[in-house]
Amino acid sequence: MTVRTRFAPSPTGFLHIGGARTALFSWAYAKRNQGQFILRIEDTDVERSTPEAVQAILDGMHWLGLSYDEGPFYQMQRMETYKKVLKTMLDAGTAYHCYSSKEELDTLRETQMQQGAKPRYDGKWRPDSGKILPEVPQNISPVVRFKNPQSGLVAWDDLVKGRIEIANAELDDLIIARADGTPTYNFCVVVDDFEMGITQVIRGDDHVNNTPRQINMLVALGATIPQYAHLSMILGDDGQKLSKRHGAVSVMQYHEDGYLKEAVLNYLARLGWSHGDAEIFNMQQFCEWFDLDHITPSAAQFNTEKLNWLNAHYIKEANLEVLADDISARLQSNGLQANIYAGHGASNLTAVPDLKSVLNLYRERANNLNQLAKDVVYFYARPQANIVDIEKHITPEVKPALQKLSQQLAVINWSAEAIHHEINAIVTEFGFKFPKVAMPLRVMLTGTAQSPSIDQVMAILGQKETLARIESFLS
RNA sequence: GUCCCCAUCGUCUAGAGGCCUAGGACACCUCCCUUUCACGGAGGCGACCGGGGUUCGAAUCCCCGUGGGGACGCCA
Repeated sequence: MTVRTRFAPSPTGFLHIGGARTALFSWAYAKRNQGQFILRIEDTDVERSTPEAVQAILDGMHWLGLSYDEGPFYQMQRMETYKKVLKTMLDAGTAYHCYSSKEELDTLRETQMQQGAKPRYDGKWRPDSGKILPEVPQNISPVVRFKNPQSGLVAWDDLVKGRIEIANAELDDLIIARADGTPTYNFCVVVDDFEMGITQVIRGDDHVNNTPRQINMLVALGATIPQYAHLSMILGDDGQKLSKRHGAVSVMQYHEDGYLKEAVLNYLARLGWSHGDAEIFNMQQFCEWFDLDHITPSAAQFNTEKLNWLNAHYIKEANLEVLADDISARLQSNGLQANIYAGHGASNLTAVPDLKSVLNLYRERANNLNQLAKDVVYFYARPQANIVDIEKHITPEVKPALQKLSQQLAVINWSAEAIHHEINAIVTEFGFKFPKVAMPLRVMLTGTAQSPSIDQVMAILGQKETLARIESFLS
């Protein structure tokens, strides 16, 4: 049987890190088994579902490259199907109408809670054989409830948590269609997973408690039961639960915050899953390795430091062309693009080194794309305002050496080696240590005291621009 | 409250009864490299929640505690 997995988010917000991992695992499992991955939007909660959220989810998946083979299917567009199944169940007696009002149910729940009991439906309208039902009230549209078995055990072998058993006595008759006729979550999931031929349901473990109900319904429909894999949750960096008001952010936020998707993907893959000692691997490798046997059943805490480490790795590995495009976009959206060309007064546009070679030099030290973009801006524009401790570096003592160096640099063949040689000559001549000359150069040329090797910086900056920048400080 | 789930370094994890003196990675510390900051390299610190069993032998299996989490909606 071909493997068919699905990701079924409800469009009530963006795609957060937990959802992204669930999607990633479902996707990888399908890929690993040459199966299909299906995207299904669970939008039956009309109140909270929004088209913006749908788009946000689609955007997130697109950024991460989690492509689906079928879908997106929208549950709101499948009403006819649900109604049909609903009618079948009503006719078969596996579902029934319930006229209890919300208020009635609320008080019932309250009383039960107070008595320390598990809140549950009391079965008032459940049509058991030999039971006389209350008279049907007028002007009340009923909800539909599933007639859950009252005895026995529901059990399944969870692919990550192992065998789970729950007594039917713990379950009550859940509402599968609202008073207005729209079906509810647990029912739609069952119908869809069945009709879409889902073979493995990979989802968050907040659904463990829904599983026995869903299995019962599947059984009532004569469906084959899929396998279930319940993933534990992802905790925030501080070990706290992620929620809207605490730490939960869109995966797209990681893009904005300067992370490469490769880093996010690799990080997420290792969060709750492992393959021996493997830490760094691409998605192709992941899809070959991925299995459900090596998923941790316990919750995992998000660790930004490790994400940063992976990000640094992938920035170094990135295709230069792609990296340059990304950085360009960041500069543009931050209004920094202009700075590159504004440059220093003496700059000449055609002499400006191309972004790729600058990035190639600077990316070695970066673990974040936004930071890298900033470094690049400094390199090109060298904003005077940001130069720190200028007097500390360009002391009266070194100034003559710098002047002499400037003259020498003007007449050499421009290369990192030649520049390095020239600096060494000056250093020796004046009896300085290398940093004594290198540091002021660094500050003059890049505006900061931290930069790649100064000779390499000069080499790509170009002779003309280098000399111009030095001159502007010495005159 | 009831039911369900979980428990190895600070964090992510390896671990399927002897391969464990518990391995790797991030972080941290030290040293090396060095032209600053990084990168890189070499070391170091650091964990089986507690108690009972089972067994010749338990991180691993069982039970009981403890701690954490989840679920109990006409939300998904």
